[in-house]
Amino acid sequence: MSEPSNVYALVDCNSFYASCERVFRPDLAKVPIVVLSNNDGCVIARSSDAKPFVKMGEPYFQIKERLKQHGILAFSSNYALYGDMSQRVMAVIEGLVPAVEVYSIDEAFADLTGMAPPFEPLGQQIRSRVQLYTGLPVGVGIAGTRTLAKLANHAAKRWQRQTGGVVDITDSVRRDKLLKACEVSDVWGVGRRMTEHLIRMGIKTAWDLAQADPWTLRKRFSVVVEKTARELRGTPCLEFEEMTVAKQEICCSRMFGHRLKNIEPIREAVATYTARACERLRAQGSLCKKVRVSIRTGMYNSDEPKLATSRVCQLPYPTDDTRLITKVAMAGLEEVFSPGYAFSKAEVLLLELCQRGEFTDDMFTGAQTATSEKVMQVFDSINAKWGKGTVRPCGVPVAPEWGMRRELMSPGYTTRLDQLWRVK
DNA sequence: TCTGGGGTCCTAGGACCC
DNA sequence: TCTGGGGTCCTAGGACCC
Repeated sequence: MSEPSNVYALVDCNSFYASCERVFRPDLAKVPIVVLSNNDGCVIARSSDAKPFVKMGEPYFQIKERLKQHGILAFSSNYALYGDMSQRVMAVIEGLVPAVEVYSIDEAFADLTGMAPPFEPLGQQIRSRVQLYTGLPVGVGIAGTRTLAKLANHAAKRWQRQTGGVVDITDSVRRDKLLKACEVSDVWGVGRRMTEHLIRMGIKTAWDLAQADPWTLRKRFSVVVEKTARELRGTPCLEFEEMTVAKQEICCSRMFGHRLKNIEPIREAVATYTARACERLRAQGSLCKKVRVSIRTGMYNSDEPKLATSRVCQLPYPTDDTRLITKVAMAGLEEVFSPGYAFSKAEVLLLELCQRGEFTDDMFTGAQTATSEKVMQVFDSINAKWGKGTVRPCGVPVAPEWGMRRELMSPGYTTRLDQLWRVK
């Protein structure tokens, strides 16, 4: 132990989407709420007082009655609001610790290596400052590896009252106590399938997994499980990534508001999703070499014919030009579409992304022109200044007839001037 | 009528090369 | 009697995460 030991904190917002809705509706502090997926499909977030009555992922149309019975309020998801609140939370955390890795919309790892213990007061400070500045409750888990910090965070949420929302297991006695108290399925990286396998091997608790032989786990399953076990023993195996790394693929897919049988509206949808994906491609400064177009019918309705097809299309050269990628995607759609089906969803996936200068120009097929780059820059800067969709390809409708249902949407409290709070 | 969206990493197996 | 072996690259599919 001559090396300075690592210390990580995981900060995680409690019931993030539901909490965001509550921040701007203090009248709902005591009202249980759920947030629905796009298209008002199923439940993706629940306030703690709604959890006993609603499962994660339950279809909204099946539970409407139950919600009413228990006085639970439903919201459509308002990603503009959640994204904005997320940035505020991250900014607060960044102001209190040396380095932050934003892990998801509602979670961040902080690297506390080199800071002096005790860490619990820092955890409490993060908690109270996020609460004060954003109105959102968070939990903090602190430990020597990221997997252990996740588990500590899990404990902070589960025993919120006893722990005050902060759990520090940098001490090995406390760490082992927690490992013994947690089931193996509570461990980050152990999903449903792996839980089944492990239980069959007699590995039931997080402690059992920490004690298992890493080499056996590697041979039997994979290096992923091996790393998880080593992390539980306190050996860091996962890298901390403070920098946001460029995505290797970019996907835009949505269910339609209702089933589509003709190709015309599906063309609009594919054009819309392609444009969105290309914006994200340019935002990270990449080019793409292939685009995949997929369409599918509903999966659950037993009496209608099912179909899910996709086509990977090669682009003539690496590009980020919405016009070219759309053209190729449209040709792909013509190939995968067939009449006689009721399609419910389309997806556009940009593949084989590369950074500029990372590929060799082909003498015969050429490369993206400077004009093309300039056009896209102007395109993006106009939309940045005047709002999304100010300039768009002509195949992209403003208010599509096939757009998603969002009947229970809250206002854009922090992102729309016309929807700000009015204080009387 | 109505069941999300966006990713990552790993492995196995085939093709191909020397 | 005898039927190599090692390496790389690619793709599809599984598992997991939030």
